[in-house]
Amino acid sequence: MSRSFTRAEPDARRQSLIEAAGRVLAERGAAGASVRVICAEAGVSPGLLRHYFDGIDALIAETYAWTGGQVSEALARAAAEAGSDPRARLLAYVTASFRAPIADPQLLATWIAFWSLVKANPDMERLHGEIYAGYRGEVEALLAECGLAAGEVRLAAVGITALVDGLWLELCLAPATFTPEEASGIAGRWIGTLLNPPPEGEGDREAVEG
Amino acid sequence: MSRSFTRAEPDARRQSLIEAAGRVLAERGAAGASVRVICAEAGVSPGLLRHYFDGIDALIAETYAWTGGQVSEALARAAAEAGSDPRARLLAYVTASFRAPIADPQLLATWIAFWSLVKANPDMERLHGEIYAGYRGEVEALLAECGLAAGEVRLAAVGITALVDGLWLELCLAPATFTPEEASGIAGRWIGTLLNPPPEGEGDREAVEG
DNA sequence: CCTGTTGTTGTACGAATGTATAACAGAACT
DNA sequence: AGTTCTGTTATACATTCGTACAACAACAGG
Repeated sequence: MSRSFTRAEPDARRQSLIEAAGRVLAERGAAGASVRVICAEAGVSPGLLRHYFDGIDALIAETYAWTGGQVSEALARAAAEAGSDPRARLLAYVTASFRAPIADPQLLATWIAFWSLVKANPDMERLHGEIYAGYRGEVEALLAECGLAAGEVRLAAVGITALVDGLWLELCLAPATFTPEEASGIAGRWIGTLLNPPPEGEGDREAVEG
Repeated sequence: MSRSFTRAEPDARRQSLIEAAGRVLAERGAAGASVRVICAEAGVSPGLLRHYFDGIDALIAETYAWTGGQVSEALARAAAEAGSDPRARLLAYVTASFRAPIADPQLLATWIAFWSLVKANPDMERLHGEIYAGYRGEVEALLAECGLAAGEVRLAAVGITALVDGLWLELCLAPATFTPEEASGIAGRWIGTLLNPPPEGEGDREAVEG
């Protein structure tokens, strides 16, 4: 039993544990993310987890925050690379969800693991609210750049994030159902609809209220 | 320790275990759905589970099938009650997801628990594919009734199910974000868009292909 | 009433879980 | 070189997990 080891910079060790937790969640889901497995993935003894975190729940929560930040950065980067045209920026931001690294069955597995803990852990619930509010707020800002009337921005952002979430979900769960290009086309059409004035007093108005 | 008990009809006992599993999944999530908890919920000894099922995984899978059937029936009922107008039937089918008993945080919790097992269990993966294909097939049939061109039915159904899924997800996770009526309005507008001929060669065409 | 079948129970077992803790080893400082 | 601090390891503990199994009790048929 060799008890040799190398000491690491505290922040680096913390981060390596977070990223190890992310890999384990992606590959084995929430059920397989135990203290021992995560620490083995990080190449570290099980006891060390409690030295850096209050417990495994706290580590999972920090992993959620970190993963959410990674996703947020990737989307923001896509919008930034799209140039200055507001509509192109919005479309780039949205369709980035249908390409790597966002459209990834392992990322969905990780996300599902987070969702499954939201109800059980108040910290996770608060975190989830923050992450999602940030995501929707970004879409609202892009919609405002496109010149959408202020009164319509909120609901339009709700509609866009919902459609993108649904497409992303299906794209990860059953990739054979449709292609990322088809998803982008659908999202583009939806955005085009929302940026035009909504129909008023038309024949299908009553259906909307049913 | 009274060892008295009452013997039940085999099918009824099976069903009571399935429904107990459903309640436990809804209230405690996947992590809390253990053999002992489920059997206690069913008012039965832990050993009985293996008498009716190959193991807890098999019970969870059957619970998935049963819950999926319940949802499917509720949606079909909503469409049937909407009368004979094709568009009204489609809207009723879709907006039923935003009202009880579909829009229910506990149902989402159950569904998340199923999702979290899809990757781990091949039976669950197959089951999930079947359930979801049935759901989308229903939307395709309703779209065809509305007179949508056959070549556009598939993608339109993808878009509708994705938007509904996303709205349903947010409605369950964070009910304060928007109301069921707003969700119905968004879905109605999206359906109105999809039932009209798609834009061709417009200014925003290039964005769809980005 | 008695007897066979089997649905049902209670308990036991090995494995895995999260956490606690004493002993050890690496690094920095003198 | 010696000393101190603490990051790190290895192990132990109580609990919970899914499952296995022998004993029991309810019901049916004689």
